[in-house]
Amino acid sequence: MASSSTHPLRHSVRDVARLAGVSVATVSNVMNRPDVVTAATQQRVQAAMDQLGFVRNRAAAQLRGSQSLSVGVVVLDVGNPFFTDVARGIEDRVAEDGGMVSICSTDEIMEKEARYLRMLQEQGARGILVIPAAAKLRHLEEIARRGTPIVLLDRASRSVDLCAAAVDDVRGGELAAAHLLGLGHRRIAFLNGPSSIRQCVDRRRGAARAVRAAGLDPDEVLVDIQASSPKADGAEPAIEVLREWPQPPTAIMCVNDLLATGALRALLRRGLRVPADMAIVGYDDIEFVSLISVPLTTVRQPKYQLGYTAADLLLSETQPDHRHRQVLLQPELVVRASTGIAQRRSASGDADMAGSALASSLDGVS
Amino acid sequence: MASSSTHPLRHSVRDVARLAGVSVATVSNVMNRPDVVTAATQQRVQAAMDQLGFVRNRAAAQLRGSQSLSVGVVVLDVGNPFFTDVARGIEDRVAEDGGMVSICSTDEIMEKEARYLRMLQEQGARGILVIPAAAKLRHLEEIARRGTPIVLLDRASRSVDLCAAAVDDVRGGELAAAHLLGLGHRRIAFLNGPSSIRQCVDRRRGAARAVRAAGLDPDEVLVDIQASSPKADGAEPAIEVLREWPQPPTAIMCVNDLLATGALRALLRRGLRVPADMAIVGYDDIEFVSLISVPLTTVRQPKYQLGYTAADLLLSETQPDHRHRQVLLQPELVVRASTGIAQRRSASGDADMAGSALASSLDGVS
DNA sequence: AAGGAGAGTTGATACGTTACAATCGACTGC
DNA sequence: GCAGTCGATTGTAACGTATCAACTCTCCTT
Repeated sequence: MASSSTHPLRHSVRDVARLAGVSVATVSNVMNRPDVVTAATQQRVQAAMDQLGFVRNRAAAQLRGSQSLSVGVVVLDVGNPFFTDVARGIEDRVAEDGGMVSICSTDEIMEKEARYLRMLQEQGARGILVIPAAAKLRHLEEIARRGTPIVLLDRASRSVDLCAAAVDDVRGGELAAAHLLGLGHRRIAFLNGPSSIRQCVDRRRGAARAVRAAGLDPDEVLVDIQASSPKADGAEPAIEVLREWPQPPTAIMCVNDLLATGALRALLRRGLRVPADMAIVGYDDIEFVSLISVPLTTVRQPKYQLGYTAADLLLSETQPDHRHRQVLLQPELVVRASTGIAQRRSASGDADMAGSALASSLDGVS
Repeated sequence: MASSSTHPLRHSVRDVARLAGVSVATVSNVMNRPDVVTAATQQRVQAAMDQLGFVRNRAAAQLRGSQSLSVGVVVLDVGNPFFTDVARGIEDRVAEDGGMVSICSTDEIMEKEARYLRMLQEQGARGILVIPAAAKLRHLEEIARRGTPIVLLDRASRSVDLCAAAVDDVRGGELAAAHLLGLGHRRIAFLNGPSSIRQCVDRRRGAARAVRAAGLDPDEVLVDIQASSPKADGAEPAIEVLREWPQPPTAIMCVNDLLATGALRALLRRGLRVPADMAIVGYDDIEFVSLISVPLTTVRQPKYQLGYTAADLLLSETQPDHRHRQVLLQPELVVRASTGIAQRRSASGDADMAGSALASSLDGVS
């Protein structure tokens, strides 16, 4: 009675039709257009399905013309907590439309990206959400032209005609810097990562913008220091460098939370108080920064919402009147202990005091 | 020239065949059995494919009998860092076989689980890795019988004939407790979560086993305290309870790291020193516990390996001589500052001193 | 009472691919 | 030179479903 050979116990619509005493067309109608079928036949067919344990073959359905259920998500690494939250947002939106999500970690390897993109196309995916590994986006446009909608994740682009959803990193940098400026800081170290990463560049740019908005000169207020790695221990050497400065900063703005954590540890180890001697701002609001000894002020990204919005854009691609859109989501400043409560400092007064505290403590350690 | 109506610019093997001047069978052979095709024709066909931008239709291929590319992963919540690492292990193993992973978060809602399981079956998934939401596993066995292999994740079960990969939580609890016992602790609080969760029960059981192995009585050494929630702030009330005890513990063993973090904070806030006055052991080794003020001793689970192994089991299901296996992976103790270095304590000497330190500090706070 | 409308149902076809059996040459061994 | 062999290629029949035009009834209209 079973039809397929690969799945020994799997029945087809034909089996159901025979058992219910109807045609296969009616069985199909029960599944796809129940409104045209009498309630009575509907029940009869449903009963037959249940009795046989019928599961419909999506491959066949899809071949005949309907859409696939799945949406591809091509990212750097699902293991990364940032993408994880984004992925969850995507999944929830896609589930609303009865779909599911295929996860693809590229590890920033072009061949893996290419391989996954191809598989998703072959599979007839409903669409692909992608954080591109490279700057080039031509191949993505090509894929979209070929019928598989593409939405850029966390990467807006004016040069490309695709939908995109991203978080405004310039704005995030601006928020963080404005906060520090508001607290009176006039000399701020910017602990940055590799300038090949867009986020690093944008956040730095935002900080400069905030400084200018305060009527100050970025070149005087912001001093750049480079992390040796984007992880926590990448901050250590950078902090060490501070001692060489004649006019040390009173605050450190870090391009991500891990670096901020490392900076915090490095400072505490040198006997400095945070935020009294040095304020710290992070970026990302990863879960635990509220739990560490000095809870971190940081910039929170609407990660879940980013995913949800991106998926929403993707699912709207099918609509006939669709026009590509680029959505920019806004980050949010989360103030915690590492920057202390607002207090005015004169540009050269308290700030210098804090500076000398650093200098002496660094001397003491070395 | 294009054949499909859904994808306007999509060509079929027929188009490729025509352009290359061969039959469709040859085109198919080039893709699936290149060894039977001349190098010359192979090139010609490949050129035609490239020129047309041909992408093969997996739905059709699958319908004709071949396997789907994707493996389903049905878990509680992809957002959870534990699953995230597991997922990555799965993805890597599946990718080795040229597949990809479909992610499904059930949020422990039975209907969502059922819906996803059905979709995966319909889609003809290569198999499903699942952390079951409920105790009942009959429906999973049924699915496996119907031809979609199932592997239980982080949940062994003797009553069910399925493959399974899990981490030995009993052993993990034993490791942690044995470590504390080895340091001389003779009164250990076990900060537990809801007993409806298998992990909580198993870890507690492992602790008891370690105590017995040391020739002691679990009822005297272990004292159970219940967290009000499985998150960090769930520890606070539990710590508060300690003050009421005539004979306070010298160590706290927590069922997960978040609770341990909360416990640490609660203790520090009361002026206690960790580990001098009270040792703490966590469980999970989530990323940041090495970064907090007192780095946490904890039990690390081989998460990635769990995923990798489970996927490996799944992919081996297809082999004709397959027999279901239940793999139990071993956790690992990671010793950090929160338990200090080994030091002998007499059962009633130093331990009591630590105990009284707690008692007085608790008096001072309240 | 004849005709028509409309609601349910159905037979047949196409979707794109695969793999089997069949075909076609060319070449080997005798 | 001929039967036999082997390698390369091809025609074709599925796979399970969705859709459309066609068909059958029933019931209403005139």
